[in-house]
Amino acid sequence: MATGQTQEKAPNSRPVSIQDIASAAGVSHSTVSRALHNSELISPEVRQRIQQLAQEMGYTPNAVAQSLKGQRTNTVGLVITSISDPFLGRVVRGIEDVAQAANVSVFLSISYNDPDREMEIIETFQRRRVDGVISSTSQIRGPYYERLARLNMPTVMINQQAASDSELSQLHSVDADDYGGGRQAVEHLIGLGHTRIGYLGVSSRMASNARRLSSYCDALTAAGIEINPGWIKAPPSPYQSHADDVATGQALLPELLATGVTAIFCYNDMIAVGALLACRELGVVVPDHLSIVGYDDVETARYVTPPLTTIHQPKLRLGEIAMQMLLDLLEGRAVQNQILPTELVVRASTAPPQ
Amino acid sequence: MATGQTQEKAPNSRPVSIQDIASAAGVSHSTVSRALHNSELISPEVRQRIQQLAQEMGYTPNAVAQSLKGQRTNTVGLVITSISDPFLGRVVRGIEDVAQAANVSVFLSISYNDPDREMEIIETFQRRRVDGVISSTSQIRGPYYERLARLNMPTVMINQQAASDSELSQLHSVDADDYGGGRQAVEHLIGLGHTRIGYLGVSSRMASNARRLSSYCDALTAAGIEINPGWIKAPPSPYQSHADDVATGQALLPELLATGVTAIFCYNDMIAVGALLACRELGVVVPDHLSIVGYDDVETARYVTPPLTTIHQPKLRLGEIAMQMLLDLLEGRAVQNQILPTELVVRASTAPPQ
DNA sequence: CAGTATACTGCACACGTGTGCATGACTCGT
DNA sequence: ACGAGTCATGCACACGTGTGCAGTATACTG
Repeated sequence: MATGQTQEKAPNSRPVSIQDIASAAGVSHSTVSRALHNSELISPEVRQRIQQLAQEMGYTPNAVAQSLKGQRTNTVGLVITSISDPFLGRVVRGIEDVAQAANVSVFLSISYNDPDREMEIIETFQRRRVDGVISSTSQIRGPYYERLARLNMPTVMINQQAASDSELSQLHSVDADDYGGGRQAVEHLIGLGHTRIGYLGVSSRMASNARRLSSYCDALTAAGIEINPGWIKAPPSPYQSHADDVATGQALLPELLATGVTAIFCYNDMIAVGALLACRELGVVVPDHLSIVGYDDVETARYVTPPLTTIHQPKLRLGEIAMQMLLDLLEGRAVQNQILPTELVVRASTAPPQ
Repeated sequence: MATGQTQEKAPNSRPVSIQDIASAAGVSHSTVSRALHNSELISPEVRQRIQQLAQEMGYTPNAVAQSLKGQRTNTVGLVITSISDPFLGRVVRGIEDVAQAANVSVFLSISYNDPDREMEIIETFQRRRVDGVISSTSQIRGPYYERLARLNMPTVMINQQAASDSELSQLHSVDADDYGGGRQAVEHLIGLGHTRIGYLGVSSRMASNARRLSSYCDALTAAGIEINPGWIKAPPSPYQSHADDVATGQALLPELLATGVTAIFCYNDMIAVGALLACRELGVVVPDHLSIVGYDDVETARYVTPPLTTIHQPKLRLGEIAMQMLLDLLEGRAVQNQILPTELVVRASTAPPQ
């Protein structure tokens, strides 16, 4: 029946090792190891003979054994809240690109914003002896920080601005400028002539929400507009994936609208999309009756009606820099925390008030 | 200055091993190993003493060494075309859920639909001695299959229907029913009264495109409608991420519309979104002037205007089953390829012809 | 020809963990 | 008190790779 298509290997045999090659070549495994690494210590003829033999026998080095021997595993752990979050998608891509180019493999784990799960994930990474960790979970705080620092693993956090609050030397961060982005958004609305501007936020991602909210307040104050607490919404909503954000935006829009605002600054694009859906149900025309500005510049923002004015975050770049920073740390190079500028993208969801 | 916050560890010391614990406890490392595994061979007192000591010293087992010793690494490799593809996002989540529950870690790699890159990725997985591979790339064919089979690694492919074409015993697959889904879509349009129905496809994902296209043809034929080759578009477009699909749909809609069709079945939701954008530019009202049905039931489908009628694929379930299938293979259990049913989701982008 | 430098290769250990087998101590029964 | 049996522990090897050091053979120098 099965006419031996791969006669070189028995079905359940273990993969060939350098010892196997050594036996076949009549040399010691040390010689094979050196030959495969092109060591000058081995004579050119032997070297080539062994390399060819290795190829013929279908040898692939065992990275597990190499990791055990050496100090590095060339793996990093990546922990994110949700894989389907369009924001994180681009970030992960940037991380993966740089990692692949540097020959390091990435362990992916999803935390669903659950601290306990995060702890388990980190512990798993530690057991696997990853060289470093990149984290883009927003939920981690006090005790978690200590735990993370104790692990003695180089760690880079994305959009966390962690290291600035903490003296823990193992924690580094790369961020997009939440405060600056918030001001760009609100000042855009003010520039259009709006004076009654609402904020639609979340409480599940405290740090970044607080930064964007404070920029909102400062922008209003700078323009001489008094802050109305009723214009600010940030309810205790769940957050496991971005679909929850859409629901939040959709649910909260009516009461915010009832306060008489003519424009709304949303914590992110998904919340803005939820707000758009609510407007359609209520017959509120955007941007004629209400201006909406989002945050992140997710791809979906271009596809909704009307296309969303939003704050662009350099997502790909965030991921690339985070991974590069981690690589630098592994090489012992000094690194510096970075805050990347954001950019206002004006589309069709904002207009002067009527 | 730094008041020894973690006096247990010097900054660059290696993590504690069972040998360290053994020395501290005055026993051999074998005893420690057994004690930590709760072996009955070790007296209860010693067992507890060692476990407590391990805890105090901050011991975490070295999974690399365990992997080297044992036959399993408890890791799997996952290779996908694009991380930001909303379809794959849900799939990955299903995979990760099941993997986490089974204590296996997932290596993530992105291929960008590039065969060379796929080869490198697979080789890396092999070096890392992953227990198995899950692949959701559509581009792999002949030589790649052989390579994959030669690796002697259990492999599960998603939406590939690979194993049915091939006798390679290591390749298994789990799929959503492309043909059935296509018929659901087209029969829905026929049921609404459409007779001039176009197909907007892609050539970059040959296998699935072919299946959906053939179901389109069969559905028309079954309804007694003659197939017009001009109604079928599947240009050689690039595919690195779903943004390319949007561009494709947007670019192709005008010429398809010019053929006089009153309804269009799109290869996936992103192409449908592109078509919607083009309609908006042209002033074509959906669904009054034109009905559009997508495929996948991506979340964005709910957020566009009008919300998209589409074919729901059980994305999360696909991922879960794929991972479970792989776990079964690792346990030596027999597995069977699966084809999951799809579901028609009627929203607002389809209506009877005028 | 003797002595030394040079080129190449093997030995043995290390990395951290798991486990079959032998060893040692202790208990029990007669 | 002595042999048999039980219980707890250590020894030694294995997994696959990398590397310092020693050893051997050859070439070269005077």
